[in-house]
Amino acid sequence: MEIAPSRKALTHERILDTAARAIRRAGFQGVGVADIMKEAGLTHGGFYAHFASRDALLAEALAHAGQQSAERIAKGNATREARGASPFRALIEGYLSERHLSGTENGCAVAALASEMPRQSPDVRAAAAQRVRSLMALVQRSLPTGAAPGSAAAIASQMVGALQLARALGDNAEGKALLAANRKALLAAYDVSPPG
Amino acid sequence: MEIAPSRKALTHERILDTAARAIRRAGFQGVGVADIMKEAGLTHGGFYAHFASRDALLAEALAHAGQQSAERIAKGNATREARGASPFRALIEGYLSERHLSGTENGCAVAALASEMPRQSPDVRAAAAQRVRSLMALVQRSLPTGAAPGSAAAIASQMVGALQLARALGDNAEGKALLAANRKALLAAYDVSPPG
DNA sequence: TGTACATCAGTGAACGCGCGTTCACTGATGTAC
DNA sequence: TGTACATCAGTGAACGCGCGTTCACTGATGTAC
Repeated sequence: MEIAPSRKALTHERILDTAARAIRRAGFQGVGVADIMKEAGLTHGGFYAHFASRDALLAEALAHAGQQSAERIAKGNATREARGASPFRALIEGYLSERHLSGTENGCAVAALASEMPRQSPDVRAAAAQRVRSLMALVQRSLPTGAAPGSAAAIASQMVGALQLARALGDNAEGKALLAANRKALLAAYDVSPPG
Repeated sequence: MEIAPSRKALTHERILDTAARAIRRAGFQGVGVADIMKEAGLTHGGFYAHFASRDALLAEALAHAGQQSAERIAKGNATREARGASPFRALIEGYLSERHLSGTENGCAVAALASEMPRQSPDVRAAAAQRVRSLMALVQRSLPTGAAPGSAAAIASQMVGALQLARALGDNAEGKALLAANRKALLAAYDVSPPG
């Protein structure tokens, strides 16, 4: 019931922040305990005072990455909506932006990690499923009430797939063209507002 | 210019076949040289008589996986088209089938590996970009002539994303429902044939 | 306020293990005459 | 057809390295009186 977070809690948060970025940058299998601790300014020995295992860190870090990303998305949407974009257009233009294409480390955890998710431990898989549900809920909230059921699932799938295929093609004209094609198709199919 | 493949060429093919399945099952980072060789019935020492490095194997195996998968898709499509489905419906019903959901090891290499692709060596990345282009071309061929430019990119993105999100949710009712929602949305938006 | 002690966060060396890669060797296959 | 030799595919031990995890310790912080 303490108000001020303890020194340990602050360190814990710092490790999580670091790990949440690292898993998106390097993948679940690409991050090591020692790497994370070093990047957080610590030595690796102290790790097990904070987490039961590497797997426990991955699960917590994935949830943390989802929060970081959701905050960013909300902030970007607010800006675009203030400029007159519909909630759906704001979401699509932010998610399928060139900034998101090149900003894997700070972007959507699902897009950064989707194909690795089924291969993780049960704890991490559970956190991953939550991330997917949370993304679909985010999409659902941007749709007009009365949208066809299942639309959010279809739209979320396309958003994630688009970002991944674009990144696989590369952060170049080819990848950007694929993103643009997806923006266009999604807005034509689901948006109600006039182009901003 | 020999007609019959040499003993070495046969072994090479067997290693590739094994590796092409292993990378889809376990991911690029999840397969080791020794694992692959053992699964192919060999000892690990002989590996470097066949491949310059682990990375060289990954690149070749990815291309190989694409071929395996393309053959499967073509076969499935032929069956469904013989039953009266349009080329597009045949593609969607095969790709977004429950069989594909649970058959990662023999399925589309892009869906199995997309989020790991940007983190690979240049050789593997080049092979990955080819796989993405090849998938988009496959979709393009299933569309009626005169489809909007960019449709194939948007559809391929949704197909890949749908399979990945469904797998992240799990091979259960939730994952299957997500697949079904995507089938429905794609067929409603792009298919011209009556429901089979 | 000051001293003595307990608690606690973080350090750094060490562990066992599995990895990618190398290499001397073996035994089978193919070639020359 | 048979023998002698060269070639070649695959074997298995060994290497250096980095990983996840453990643990005895240190130095700072907090508490008791």
